Amino acid sequence: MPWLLQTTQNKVVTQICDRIWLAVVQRTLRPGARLKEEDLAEIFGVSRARVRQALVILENDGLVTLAPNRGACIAEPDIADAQDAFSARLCIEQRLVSRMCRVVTPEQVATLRAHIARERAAHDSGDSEAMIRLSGEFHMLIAKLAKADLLLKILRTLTIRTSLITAMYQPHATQTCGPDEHERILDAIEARDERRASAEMAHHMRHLETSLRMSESSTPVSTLNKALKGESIS
Amino acid sequence: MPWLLQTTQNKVVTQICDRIWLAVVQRTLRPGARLKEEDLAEIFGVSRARVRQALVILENDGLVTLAPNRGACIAEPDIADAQDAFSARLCIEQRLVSRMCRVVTPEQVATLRAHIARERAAHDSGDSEAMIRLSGEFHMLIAKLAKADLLLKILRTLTIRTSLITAMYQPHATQTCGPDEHERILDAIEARDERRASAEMAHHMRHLETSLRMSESSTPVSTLNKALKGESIS
DNA sequence: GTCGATATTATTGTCAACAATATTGTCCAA
DNA sequence: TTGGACAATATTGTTGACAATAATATCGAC
Repeated sequence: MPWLLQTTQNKVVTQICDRIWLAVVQRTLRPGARLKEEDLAEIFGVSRARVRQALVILENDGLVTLAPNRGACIAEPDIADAQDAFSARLCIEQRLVSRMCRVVTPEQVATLRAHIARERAAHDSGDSEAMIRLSGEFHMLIAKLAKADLLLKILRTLTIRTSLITAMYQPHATQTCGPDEHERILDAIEARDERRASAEMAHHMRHLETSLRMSESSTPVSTLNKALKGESIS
Repeated sequence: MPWLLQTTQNKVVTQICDRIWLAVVQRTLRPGARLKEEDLAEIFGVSRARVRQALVILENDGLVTLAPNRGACIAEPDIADAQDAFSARLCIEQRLVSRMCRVVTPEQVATLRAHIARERAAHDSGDSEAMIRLSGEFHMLIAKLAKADLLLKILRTLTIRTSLITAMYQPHATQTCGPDEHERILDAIEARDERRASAEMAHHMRHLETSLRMSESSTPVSTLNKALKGESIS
């Protein structure tokens, strides 16, 4: 039951967004895949208008691209987009952990530790979908506990972007960074050491980003325009 | 011709968003004002469906609140919201000016100076609407020139929020901070001095925020729930 | 056989009517 | 007179049909 995509919108629309996002994370929906409104409407048992609303929201979040009169596709962020997304996330998250260092309570630390335990369980059992999802939720949980609503809202969309990127550029999802780095961030927060927390977060983001770039060449050729660009038939 | 609200959506919808935002900035639409779909549809000469799309976008941007079955109102950010918004903006904008220091060209400096000149003209002629608008556009122009698309997108929605807050909490719009601070930021950028640019930006944001808090008591009592809270009739 | 124009199909964009819900006003009883 | 229940109204939410547009297929000319 992912609570990642909670907009202020209608509940049904939110669920549609969630389902689509989930499908992307678990690689059922590949980047570049077309999303026909009527199909989605039938699948979810709703009217096309609802689907359309969901697509508008998802476009705003960067998960789908929406071309006029041409419909919706799962977005295909390139390496530059990935860098932008991680850069923006770092910017937001450093501020968040700094704030968290100042306001954190023991109960909140416990909550976060429990979350990391769940991450570890998913990691050990090799559930890549849960790993990506829980990893994103850890960061948003910090924002939530820091009571930074606006930053949470921003972080939510950024996390959707990076989730897509992760699902796209980590071929086998084997090497998702484990919960260790999260633990180190949390340790710094618990020690109320802003500098260290900020540094650990920077390290974490850099790790995520570079681990992607390394596998850039081995990105699954899911999309035609990317895969077949410049291919000339002899 | 405000280009503030350029979503990837339909052009007509974008225009509707723009007009509503403009009306808020020039205080024609007060916070808390109800936005009846049918009225808007008639005013703009479009169907209700279009209006609805615009409202969804504006809600996402924090300019209107959208309650189920109860319609849309111009949002009423409180002081905490204002702090959040300025805090988030500072976070983003410090990163932006730092980046700008590294990549700026003389032509870009000239572009920014020209913009400041326009701000000064508006300031001198006392055009408060143009001042609020141009002031916001200065910051986004930096993002645009820095080629930071994602940060620009985020900054856009944050600027909409702070514009609303400014229009709401500066009673007579007399004391909007002039273009001087923008000029100092630009000077630092031109000198490629990241530290100073970042500090000037922080100063700028703090100035904006405190100038609002000072006039908090004199905020126009536009909304009932805020104005009449705890008032018991004898 | 290939290229270009045209016809066909499929898909999205738009709209207006209808249903569901909340708000307001009215009436009656205590 | 006041309070609550009920009816009337106003407004939003939803749907399905229709129009506009882009993608595809067909056909003819070279």
